[in-house]
Amino acid sequence: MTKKNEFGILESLRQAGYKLTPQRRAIITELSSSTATLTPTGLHRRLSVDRPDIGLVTVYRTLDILTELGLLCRFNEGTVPAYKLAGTEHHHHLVCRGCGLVTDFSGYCPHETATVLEEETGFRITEHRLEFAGYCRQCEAEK
Amino acid sequence: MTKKNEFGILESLRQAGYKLTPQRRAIITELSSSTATLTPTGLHRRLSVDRPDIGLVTVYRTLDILTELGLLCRFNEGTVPAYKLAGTEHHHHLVCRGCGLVTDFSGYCPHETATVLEEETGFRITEHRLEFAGYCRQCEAEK
DNA sequence: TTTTATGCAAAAGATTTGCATCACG
DNA sequence: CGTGATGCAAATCTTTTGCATAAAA
Repeated sequence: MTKKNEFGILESLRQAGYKLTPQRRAIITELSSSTATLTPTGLHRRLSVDRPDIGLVTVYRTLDILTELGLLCRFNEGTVPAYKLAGTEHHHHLVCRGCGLVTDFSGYCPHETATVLEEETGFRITEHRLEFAGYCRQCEAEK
Repeated sequence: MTKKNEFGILESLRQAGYKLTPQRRAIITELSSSTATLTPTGLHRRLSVDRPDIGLVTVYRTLDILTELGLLCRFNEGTVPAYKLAGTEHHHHLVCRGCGLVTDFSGYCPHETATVLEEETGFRITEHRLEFAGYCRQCEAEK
């Protein structure tokens, strides 16, 4: 579960030619401080506590940039997108239906299954997603 | 790849106490005639060709009911939901990034992985999703 | 100084809700 | 007939866009 930290993200942004504005720094800091996924609106709400000057539009734009650069991983929370910092290695997710906590794990890749399916279906498979969901220890205890 | 047909769906609806209105019949027929997923708006657009009298609201409400009854499988198409008739057995999906075709497949369930993860993480795992995506034979040829 | 980023306001979509009317069973 | 279903219009939300201003580098 290797993960680029806050500074790595800022560095990547800068290297890609984007300016390091205070807004972007704040957004990245907020993303870094959360293990769960954040929706654009939710992230903006959090930021607004300390930085009521940051516009929702800027949040959207920054999330787009970070995703485009592969620094964020995008999930779906119902009909709304939710993001978290992307790990640097290929991995899958274990999501808690209670608190939204997302735990990464590596290995257990269904490569063989992909190969079999390619033969059976004629598809060329370019991506896979293996996701588990349930309740984390804490949420399970609180039920 | 067992799938409830149009009549099975109507029967389930009726048994659940819902009325079989012409609108609902039309919506179900349309869903039955598509192998790819359909968004609410897209489905409504299609219906409108022959049945311009069916309101978008009714489409939304019917999709909600069918999903609630487990008769539809809901996917995300970007930020918008997309539906297709649900098969009756547990299965996974192979999605074409070109045309949206969704092919079901059974087997290859990652049960062992789930068990291992439960031990490693303390989660109680209640769901899993294994999804492959790529390009179907036809889309691959057309590129 | 130059170019990019920001915030606001407005636009564009998608989805939901209130309500009067309609029609399945 | 009576209750649930429909369609319309309006309300909500989320996301995008145009544009004048601000501020990184």
